[in-house]
Amino acid sequence: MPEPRYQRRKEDRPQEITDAALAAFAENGYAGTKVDDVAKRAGVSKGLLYLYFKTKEELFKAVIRSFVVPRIDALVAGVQTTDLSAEEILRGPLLKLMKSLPGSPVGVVVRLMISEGAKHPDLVTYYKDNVVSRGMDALRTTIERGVQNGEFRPTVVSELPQLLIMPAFFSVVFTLVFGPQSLDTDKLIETHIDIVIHYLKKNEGTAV
Amino acid sequence: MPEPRYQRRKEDRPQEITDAALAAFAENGYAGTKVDDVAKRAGVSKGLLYLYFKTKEELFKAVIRSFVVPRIDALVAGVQTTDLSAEEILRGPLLKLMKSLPGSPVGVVVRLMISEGAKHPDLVTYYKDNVVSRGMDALRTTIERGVQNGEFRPTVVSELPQLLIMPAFFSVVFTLVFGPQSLDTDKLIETHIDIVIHYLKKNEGTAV
Amino acid sequence: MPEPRYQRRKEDRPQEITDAALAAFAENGYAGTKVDDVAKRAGVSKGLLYLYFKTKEELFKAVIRSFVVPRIDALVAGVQTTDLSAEEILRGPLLKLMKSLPGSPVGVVVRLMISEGAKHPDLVTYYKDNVVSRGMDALRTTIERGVQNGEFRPTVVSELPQLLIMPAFFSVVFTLVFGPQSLDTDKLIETHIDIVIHYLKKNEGTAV
Amino acid sequence: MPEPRYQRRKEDRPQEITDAALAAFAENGYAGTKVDDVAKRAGVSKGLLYLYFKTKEELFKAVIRSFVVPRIDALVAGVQTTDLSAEEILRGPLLKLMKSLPGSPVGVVVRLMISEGAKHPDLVTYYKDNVVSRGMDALRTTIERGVQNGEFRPTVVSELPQLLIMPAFFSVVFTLVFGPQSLDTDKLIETHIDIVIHYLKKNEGTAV
DNA sequence: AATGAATGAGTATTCATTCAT
DNA sequence: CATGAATGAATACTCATTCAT
Repeated sequence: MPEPRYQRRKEDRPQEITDAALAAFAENGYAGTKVDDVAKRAGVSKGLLYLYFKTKEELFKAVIRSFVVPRIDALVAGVQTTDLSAEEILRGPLLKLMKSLPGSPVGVVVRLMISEGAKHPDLVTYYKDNVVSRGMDALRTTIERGVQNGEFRPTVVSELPQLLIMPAFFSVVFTLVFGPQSLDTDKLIETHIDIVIHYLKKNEGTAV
Repeated sequence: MPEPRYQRRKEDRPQEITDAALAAFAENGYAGTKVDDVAKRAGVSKGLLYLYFKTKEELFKAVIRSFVVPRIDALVAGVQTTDLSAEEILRGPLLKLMKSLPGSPVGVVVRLMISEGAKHPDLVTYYKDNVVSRGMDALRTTIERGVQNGEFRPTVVSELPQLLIMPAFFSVVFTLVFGPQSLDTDKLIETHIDIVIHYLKKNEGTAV
Repeated sequence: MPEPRYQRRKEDRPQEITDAALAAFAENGYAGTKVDDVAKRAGVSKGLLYLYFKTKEELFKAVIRSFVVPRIDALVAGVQTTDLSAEEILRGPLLKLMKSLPGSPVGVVVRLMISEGAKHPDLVTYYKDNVVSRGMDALRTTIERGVQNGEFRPTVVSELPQLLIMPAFFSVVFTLVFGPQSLDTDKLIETHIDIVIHYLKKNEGTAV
Repeated sequence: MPEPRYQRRKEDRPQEITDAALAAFAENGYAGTKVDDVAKRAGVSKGLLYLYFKTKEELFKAVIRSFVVPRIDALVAGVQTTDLSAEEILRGPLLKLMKSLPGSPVGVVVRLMISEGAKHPDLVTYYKDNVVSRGMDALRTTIERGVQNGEFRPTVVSELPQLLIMPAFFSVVFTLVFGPQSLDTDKLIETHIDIVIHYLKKNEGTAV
């Protein structure tokens, strides 16, 4: 009787299943994904999958949650603990983060939110509270810190932190729909950050 | 008075059906929309719908096409025939167009492209060729015209006309997902246009 | 206003339609044939077709009837009026008739009777009474005439005239299913007739 | 006592389903048979049926195959292993086999091949290769064996083994269409075999 | 815990038939 | 007579979910 090479540990199961589900959703969307297929990808029987997630919708929600929250946590923590100047944050870690989004699993989650959001209001609420709000807060905090220490002049941008991540969002979706070659996303994001910083710093040094 | 079971109105049928289909797709997405429901909304029998559109997919494509192309035509024509300055175009008609998008049927089409695009490559190609390319060309033309007559300095923006419409796109999707109250889309769009124009005109007059 | 080259005459319509129907049934069978298609082949609108034949089934029955009865009439008349000997009939007109069946419209009708008969008992009865019975009678008459004038010895064949046309029937169906090249139908039919005549004439000339 | 909603019996399922399908096809033909009905007859849900047979057509083909091949195998084996004389084979096992066909499931299969063959060319090919060819070979072998050991004289029948089974085929179809009472199939088949054997043995003992 | 056989409600599509014109 | 737009019942097939083992 051959014993399994690696005894699967129960604790990893949910994670393995949501990973498989994300991959499946990425390829076929929510409606287009069969629970059977997710189970097969996860190397698990359908019955077991239903032991962990009571419905397909529940699985969907778990996927959404498990993929975005950690990233947002990292972003918020990073902004709070850094000793970089505001501009350095924007041109450094934020720029890097934004460039990494197109083509990443985040893109998949974004697409799912767009296409399925209307049917899952509680998920939208969750996403708004735990992702969008916290992300926007982190951005707003950064900008206001810049204003307070004289890097930036006061502008309406403080109230519209969306302005900063727009190109990342745009790139994510554009890449998703039209393919990776269809847009130079790095350049778009860099240029946009540059433009906004110019605006935030305007008249700097215009003397007199 | 029983309503007539048969009513002839051949000419308008396709339009009536695509209108109904857009509404249905808006509410439920592609997969979530039943052909039966579209027919009912259009006040037409399922059989007749199939007389005009051979499959649900065909109907879907017709919807996408019939709603976007006219708007792009108008945009392109507007840019070509106007005698406004480049900045006036950006702050006038373009701004107005962009503000009108969130909440309009275009939003629905955008969502459909995002969620269903992967499954309909020919539709993506069609959209890229007939909507994105032509729209981007119109924007690029406008910016370059501004550069040529001295309004704007030469910048990388000429190569990235996407920079201009990003906030409209962002607003459309944000509104779609999080609802109309979740973002001041007008302000976002205005501010962004303002920021970009500042960038395009930067050193104007700094001289001496 | 160009006038139609040939004014279609009303009287021919039913015939034109059953012709078209036979062709359609031949290609697709009964269930596989669309009324629309029959109408198109006949160069007639669907509505008009329904003016002549109240249902698809009615059309089907008309087709069956219109194609077999004339041939049977000819066969019966031929047998009754001929002055050939019995053997001459078998080796002459009957052989010729049988050879002509495979590949002819009769084959189509036979297939339709086989596949659809169970669902149309009245048609089966009609066919039995008007085709099979009369055909068998003609054959029996021929054989018995041969017996009476000493050409043949009395055998059970008189009671089983089916024995004579079996190879034609077999050839019709075989050709229908396996294609025209799959069997030398002429040889099969000739040989069979030869065998039967040998049997009918057996001890002829065995002296004593 | 409510019956169990779930019953496991994996091994027999395909057989149970093809049996039910044969019965359904026998009654209503291919097009006239609803998959739902087959499932109900088999005491199985539609979904399970589709687990075993991907489409209705596939089920149809499985039915055809599973019912004819075993019989042909038996025929071929019988001919090869027997120590009967050729005539004894014809008058014994072959006669018996042929008499058993009218009214048996084989009749159903024959009808299905006739009515549906045109739409399933691969099935026709399969049938030709696995049923017709092998059956004809067995018959030819028998006749030639008879010729070789002096029972029969050499005739064209060796090349037309179809001559032998014709009456069985005819009886099958006739019974199918016109009902069991319409023809004395046993007598037809016996007489025909008799006639052919007479032909094969002619002149035997005609001495001089 | 784990499996996968079994279920059946749900849906796109077809096509005979009707009837306003 | 003639047309073909319009109807809707009928049906193959899918897939989330359940449960005997």
